[in-house]
Amino acid sequence: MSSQYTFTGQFTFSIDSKNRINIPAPLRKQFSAKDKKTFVVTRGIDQCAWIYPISEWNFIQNELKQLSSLSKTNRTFLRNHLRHANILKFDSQGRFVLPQSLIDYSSIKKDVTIIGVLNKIEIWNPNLLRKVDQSDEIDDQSYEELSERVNI
Amino acid sequence: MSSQYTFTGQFTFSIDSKNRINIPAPLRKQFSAKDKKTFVVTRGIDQCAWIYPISEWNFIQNELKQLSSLSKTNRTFLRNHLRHANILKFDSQGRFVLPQSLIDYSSIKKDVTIIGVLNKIEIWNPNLLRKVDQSDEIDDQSYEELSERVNI
DNA sequence: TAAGATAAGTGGTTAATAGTGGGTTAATTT
DNA sequence: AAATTAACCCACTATTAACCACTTATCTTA
Repeated sequence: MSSQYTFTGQFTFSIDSKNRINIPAPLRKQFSAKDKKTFVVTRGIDQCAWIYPISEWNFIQNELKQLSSLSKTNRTFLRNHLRHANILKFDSQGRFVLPQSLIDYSSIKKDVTIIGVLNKIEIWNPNLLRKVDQSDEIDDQSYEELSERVNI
Repeated sequence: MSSQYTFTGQFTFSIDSKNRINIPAPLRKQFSAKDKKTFVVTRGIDQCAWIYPISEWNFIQNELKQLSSLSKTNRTFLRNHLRHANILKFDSQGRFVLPQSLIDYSSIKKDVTIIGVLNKIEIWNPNLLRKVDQSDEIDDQSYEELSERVNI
């Protein structure tokens, strides 16, 4: 089963004095009725925050439920992936408060760059994103490998 | 059948002079009516305390019943997991008293970090959690193995 | 193309709730 | 019977979430 969400685009907004961030309208409008403005913010694998609509997150959770806590690797993995996940809603203005721990993790100051990446939304410090953008260039070899799996 | 509970998030609270700990509201609110504020606290496999809503615990007990006591490993495992289990309720403020034996086991002093891990809640000494966090990094090999079982 | 209307982004205030502390009474234990 | 523990109740404070308001941008229509 593949996701119903196809977030795309890039937006530069600001975080206010109460740590609120606005979800850009084009992204917000995609939220389905059943997800009721509910989503999960968590740590990205890179130094940013990830937002999943709740139905997307539920899919991920079901996968995680397969893992037994008797295995040490599983315990560590589950703990570290779940404890940074916050279930939130955006308010009537379309904003949400980004938890302090995630502000710290992604080094967010005043401006934030919000980008749509298919089934998730990423929140970045603009400077960091620029830096990663330059250092993480994809080499030709990797493009070759990708080409065998994705046809675009 | 998989669990109805999907605890997530991390909270730092304190234990008071009467050894009471508050269950964070976002987690507490998930407790279903039929579980009536009842849960089991027991030893975690790591150096922390685990909390299961009572219905969840009942499910685990059924799993444990599958294990034959003819095996020495099983006997030891069962003994150590069952004898430290306390059935408790939280009070009208949403708190419960953590048994002294578990306070000792998890080296809890004043502050506690409470984290949601799907079907259970973990209570940690913040310093210990930080230490475990650093030492229990998951190596690439383990990630590879996980990737074959979980698709996220 | 100009003007009005609608939506989007931002800021602040108020009211509700969550976390914490402590005291009183009931129950249990020794 | 005394002492310890557990259940229950009340209260204070700080944080959070709901609400209201304003400005800027975008879209629509004359």
